[in-house]
Amino acid sequence: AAEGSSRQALGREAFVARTAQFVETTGGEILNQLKSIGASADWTRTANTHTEQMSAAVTEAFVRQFEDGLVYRGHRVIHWCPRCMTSLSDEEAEFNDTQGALYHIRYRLADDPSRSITVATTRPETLLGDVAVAVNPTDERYADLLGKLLVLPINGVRIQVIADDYTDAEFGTGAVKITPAHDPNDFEVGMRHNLATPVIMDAEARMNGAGDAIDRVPPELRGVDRFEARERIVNMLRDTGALVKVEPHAHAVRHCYRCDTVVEPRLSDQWFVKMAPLAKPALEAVRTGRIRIMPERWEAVYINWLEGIRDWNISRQLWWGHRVPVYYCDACGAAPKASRTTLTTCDCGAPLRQDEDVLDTWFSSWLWPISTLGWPNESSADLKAFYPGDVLVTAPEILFFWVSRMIMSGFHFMGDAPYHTVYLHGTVRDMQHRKMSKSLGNGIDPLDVVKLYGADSLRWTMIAGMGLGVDVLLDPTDLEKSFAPGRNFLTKLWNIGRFLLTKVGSDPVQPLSAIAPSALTIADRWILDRLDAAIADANAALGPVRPGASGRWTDAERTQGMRLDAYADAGRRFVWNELADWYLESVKPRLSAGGDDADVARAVLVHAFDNALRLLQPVIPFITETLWAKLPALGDASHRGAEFLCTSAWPEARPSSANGDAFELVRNATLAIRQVRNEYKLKPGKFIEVTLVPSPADAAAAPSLVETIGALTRASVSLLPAGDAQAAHQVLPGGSEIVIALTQLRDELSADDAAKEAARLRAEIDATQKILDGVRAKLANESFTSRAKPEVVEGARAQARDLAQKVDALTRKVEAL
RNA sequence: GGACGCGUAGCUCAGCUGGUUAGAGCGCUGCUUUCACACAGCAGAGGUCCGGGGUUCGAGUCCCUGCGCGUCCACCA
Repeated sequence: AAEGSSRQALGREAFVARTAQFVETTGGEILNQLKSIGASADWTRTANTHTEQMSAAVTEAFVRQFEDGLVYRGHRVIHWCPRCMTSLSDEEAEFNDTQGALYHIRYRLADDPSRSITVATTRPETLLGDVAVAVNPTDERYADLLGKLLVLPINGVRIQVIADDYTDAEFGTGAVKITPAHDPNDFEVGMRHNLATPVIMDAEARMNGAGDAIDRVPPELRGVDRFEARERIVNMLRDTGALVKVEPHAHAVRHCYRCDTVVEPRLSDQWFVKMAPLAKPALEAVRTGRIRIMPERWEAVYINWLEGIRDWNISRQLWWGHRVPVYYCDACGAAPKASRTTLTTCDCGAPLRQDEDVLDTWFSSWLWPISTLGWPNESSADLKAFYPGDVLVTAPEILFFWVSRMIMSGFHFMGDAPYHTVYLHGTVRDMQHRKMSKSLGNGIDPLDVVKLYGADSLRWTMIAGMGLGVDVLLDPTDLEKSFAPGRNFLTKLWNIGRFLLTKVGSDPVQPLSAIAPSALTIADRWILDRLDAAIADANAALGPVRPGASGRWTDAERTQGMRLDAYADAGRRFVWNELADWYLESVKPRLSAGGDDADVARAVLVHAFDNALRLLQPVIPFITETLWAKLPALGDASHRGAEFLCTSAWPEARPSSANGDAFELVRNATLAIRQVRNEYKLKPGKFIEVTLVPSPADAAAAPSLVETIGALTRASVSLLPAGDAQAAHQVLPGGSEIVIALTQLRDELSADDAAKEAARLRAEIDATQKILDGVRAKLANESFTSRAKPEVVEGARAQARDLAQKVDALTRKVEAL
């Protein structure tokens, strides 16, 4: 249309050629986008449904089902788009809630104009095609009118009053006008009562009778568009007094999913697929766990749809698509023939004519999992190797169009499901939760994002923000807001890499396995523990990848995993909050000191970073691969085990984890000292003396940790067995205490500040005491101590101890002030 | 009309089978350009977990109900 042309102007052949050209160009763009964002596929195996091989598969499927009686020709009322000039399947005709009107129209009796029946309709223009008025058989109001003739207003056609269960006595007037050619339900009623099917609209939905029915359309209305006709007919009814009333009426109206035109029900001949036999195994597959759909709630939607499934209209009055492989002989009237090869001549010698229609695009798509692997050639090596596949990742809106039909075709043609998991992801929307679209101008071109923030930032933002079945909200007017956090994380990762490069360089580093466990410090053991935890968290988030040996998901398994957000978060937490914030900072003095311990630290550092890169590679393949390549010191060749990070092994937790819990003392002490420094507004450069009073539990580890604590806090940390009343006092979660002589802090404080500080501390004591009272009350409750899990009770006890110590310490501190 | 989902910090969201003082990112406040990183670091502020009932020793988490959003399905003309 943009080129000032149309398919009719081009003609069938030229139109198909022009469309093929468009597909080629657009398809290439999509492939480029996918490659730009790092989609990792075998690009030598791209496929499209219009290649010869794929087309042969489509024809084969059609012919086979035609021969089995699953594909049949049906004469009925289908959804018709008057703009696209084609029929639509049920799924392609989408409901939109529309504010319309219910028109009450009086039809008078032919033999007694004083009597009448009033019908209610939302589409008064169709009355020209009415053949009956139906009432409910039990409706006594109309009992004496059954069989009588009514006169249609406007065209004066005589129609009968019939009884049919379809009519609901409660709705409207209890009398329904029956227009078999223009309403699917009326068509059913018409069939039951053997009624005529006059067609009063043409393919473009203009008032026009087909054949004899032309007489039903008054000359002044012929060729008038349906909506214009509605208005004019309503006026005519009003003028003649036939219009009883008009009331507002909200109802759902079907619209064409391509162009949003109001769908016109149309009587025509179409090809259908009988769905009930196909639906059966597809239903069983989900019910028995052969296939799981995630999020789980979509399983109910899927089952509901399949249980009520209706036959699939697969013919389209379009040109672009696979042509229906059916041939007709106009001469001898032989039955239509479906054929795998092009037929030209009938047995009777006359030329054969191929069906003009093409197949629904989904009729080729539903074969995708098998046709791309060589079906119908069942000895195809690809089919044997790759069918069935594992996971289908797609959007929920094509669950019916595509997903369920692929499952049906998989069972029908291959005897098995095409995949064991259907993952339905969220949709990218703008901040007003609107879908991104060209017409709204609220879209984001992924290539723009790649240019500004990098492909990994885009991937990170999508994956880390992708809760199971949750939409991702992005702001098209503020890319920074959406993509900076991802970009910042990547920068962080990059800078860790730079740090390693300066501290490790290209020197060979021993693999962790070569380090004696006894040489590992508490910090080393801690970060290795955290790494194990991150790997475990990531594995748990991703969940079981395949069903167990039975090939079916258990009820427990089918809801587990596929939490990409939790997986990404596990990686981010480890890299940023554990590796960078704590381990890396604590290890700096050791690296500068050199010697054997520096080698140990390097080995641990390299091991942790290497595993972090492996863990995150699927999310951010570009930066992780680059860092891996730049850091040859990430273990020796045998340690790496692969040429590329993307082909290296998924990280595994170490068989025996050493306990690094003691490192918590470093973290807690550091946090406490920093808090004091901030509280007393010490200059960052100011060096202070700190005393650590370790609890019995921390006593053993404390001597080896004071140096690290000092380095992290610009303090000289010494150990003391007892507290000092004249000090800023902090109680750590493990029971150890931090003491800092007030003489170091006082000169920064005015008397006024001290008073304020004391008041603040009193408030903190009160708050802490309140919590403590609550915990104590809980512990005093026998129902709690006897019924709650032991670890919960133990946790509460520990909490009470910590809180009590904290209150004590705070009290001493405030007294000192 | 039927079914389902959501409503947690200013914003976007995590919170598994009910159990420590409810978390993250962004934003906000204060301090800091310390030799990986200011796309950063450190310390903070900020929440009646939509309202109302109920179950329980204990509820953001379970049940009922109201309100507000959203999705899917549907032949009431």
